[in-house]
Amino acid sequence: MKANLEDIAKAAGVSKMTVSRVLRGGTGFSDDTRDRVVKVAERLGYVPNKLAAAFGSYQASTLVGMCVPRLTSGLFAHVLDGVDRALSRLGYQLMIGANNHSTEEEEAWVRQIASWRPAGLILSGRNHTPATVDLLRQVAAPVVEIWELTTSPIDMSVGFSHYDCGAEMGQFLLRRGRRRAGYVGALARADVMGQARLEGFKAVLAQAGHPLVDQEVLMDMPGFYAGYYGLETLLARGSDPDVVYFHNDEMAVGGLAYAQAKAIRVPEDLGIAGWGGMEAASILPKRLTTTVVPTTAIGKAAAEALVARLKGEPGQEVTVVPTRLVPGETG
Amino acid sequence: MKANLEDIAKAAGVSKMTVSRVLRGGTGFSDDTRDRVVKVAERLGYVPNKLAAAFGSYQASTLVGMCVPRLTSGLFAHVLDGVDRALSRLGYQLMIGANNHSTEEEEAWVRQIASWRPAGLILSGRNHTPATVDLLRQVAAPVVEIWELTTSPIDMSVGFSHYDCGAEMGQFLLRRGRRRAGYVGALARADVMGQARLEGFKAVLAQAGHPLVDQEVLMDMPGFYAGYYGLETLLARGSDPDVVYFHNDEMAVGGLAYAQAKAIRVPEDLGIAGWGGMEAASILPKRLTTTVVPTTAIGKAAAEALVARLKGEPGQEVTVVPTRLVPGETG
DNA sequence: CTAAGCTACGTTACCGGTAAACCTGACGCA
DNA sequence: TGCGTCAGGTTTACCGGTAACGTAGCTTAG
Repeated sequence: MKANLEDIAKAAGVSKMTVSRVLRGGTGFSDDTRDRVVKVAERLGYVPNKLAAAFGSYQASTLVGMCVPRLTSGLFAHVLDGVDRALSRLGYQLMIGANNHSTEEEEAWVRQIASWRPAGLILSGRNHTPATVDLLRQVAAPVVEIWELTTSPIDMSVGFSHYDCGAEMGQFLLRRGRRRAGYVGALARADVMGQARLEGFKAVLAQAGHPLVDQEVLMDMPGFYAGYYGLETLLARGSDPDVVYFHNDEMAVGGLAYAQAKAIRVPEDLGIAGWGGMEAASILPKRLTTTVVPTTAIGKAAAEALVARLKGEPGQEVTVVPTRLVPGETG
Repeated sequence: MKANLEDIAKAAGVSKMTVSRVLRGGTGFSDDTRDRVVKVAERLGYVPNKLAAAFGSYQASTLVGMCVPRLTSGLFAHVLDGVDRALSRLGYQLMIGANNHSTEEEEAWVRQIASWRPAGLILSGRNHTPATVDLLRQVAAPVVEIWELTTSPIDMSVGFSHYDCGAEMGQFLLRRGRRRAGYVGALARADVMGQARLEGFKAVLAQAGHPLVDQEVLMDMPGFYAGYYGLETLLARGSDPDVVYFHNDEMAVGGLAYAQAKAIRVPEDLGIAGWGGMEAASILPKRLTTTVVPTTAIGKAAAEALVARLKGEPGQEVTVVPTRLVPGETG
């Protein structure tokens, strides 16, 4: 890089500090000086050095870190997009990472990102290792926990209740006359949030006197094939469900494919419900019964809460974003 | 942050420089000294300051910037994932951005990222504004252009030829006996690469004496609905194609849905071909005829080319990753 | 026996910003 | 006339690392 503040200062006949103030849009200089400085900066092709700025003064960092479970998740891609749009518009940069649903990997990521002294952090989920919490305290930057709602966040939280999602779907399926519900999930050990949906679902069913008849949780990625084979396994056991709630839409679509392959009529013989609102599910001939999650809105809200805090405004501690149960034609 | 190198140095009874050398795994200290320093660093909960390191010495940056067209693209999510896995394993951090298929937005992003003095950059596509190229020269960091192959990259390139993808699909459809091919695309102005596929497709058809009978390019996002309505528009014009090549899989699936709605038999009455290898297309009853792009491999190759260059190894200038035409049952 | 070389450090000088304190002349005002 | 105030600056002192170079003490080749 050729030019720095010093070079501009010399060429404009002022001090480095004045250049700094002008370029950051501060006060304490005449219009004449500003014009001169700006012109020289442009002429020299000045590229600011955020490294130096952030290093010299911790207030000056515009770096935000965000960690998601998987970068290939369609849902989180939209959250990421919401965050990125909001942040880049406000002049912040986004450093990302993936934790593969592991709090240990999250800790490793936080350790890395902490060494960049970020202005703020966005984490997915509310489960963290003690060491992570400790690191976050040391970083002393605003933290937003997204996706799963916490009533007692480390700092701030934006999300919804997975338990309520499951409960709401349970109520809906009961209203539609379903009495023998089953569940097919995946990756139970790692994905705490899917577990929470199952809990809510089960609780409502039990309370209504029609408890879950069977569940199949595969130790596998929650995708199309897990849904396909999960439903196959469930039905093979003879528990004879009249509706199956899936971990997510991708698995539900896999279940639908299995039903079609075996000439099981949906929704007459078997109801199928998913979760998440996968875009691609729109390609199905029948609209999937599911819960739509406002992914982009979550990202936007998280970014805005973070920036509000950075600007010294109080900032919402807990933001609840509403999910929406979409009835569809499969449930 | 409480502890810095100085604190560790004092507590261990050595100089700051020795601590720096120990923690970076260098040489020039005894085993005894190393053990003492490492122990003290751990006890004090030392968190390194990459900001200071990168600022003090430009060789020390482990920051890589990556710009994709859209963060919500399933294909690029996998590229991103491939890059992130490869980089984080090697101790690098990833800063991301989206350019919305606009070279101007890309320029704005490069300008932002340049101020962080990144160790390397990954850009999508080979079209850049002159100012972008200028900035890249100033940053003087390795640059990898991915996705669309360039024979004359700014620095390095990893990708495949969109023109060849289109040409290969053209040849395939001709072999299957198609003689009246149409094309449905979207966002022609912004998406140069889709355009390249169309060119390759057209060239092969024309050469075989069965030129493209009609094309419909919507000024819209290339998604399910664009495919649906695009095919409707095309067919309404009466050009009577026996196969339609779509901009990508999502649009092809939309086209399939239209065909199904209008009781057009696929592939008997009309062939349908897509591009990109969308995961979700696996939920279709018939496998889509398409070209699968090795997204994760592209990301991995790009990251590895970058790191090789950073380590002083020569690094592949141009890496061609092979795409794979998947016949399917719709073409 | 001595010069050269090696090991294991220590010293110094930056990198390019920003905060905070300080300066200075012009002006208003009692 | 003297003093406070304000605009419009300048000066100084860091931030926490790393590169380059210096050096004491020991080893070893010639």
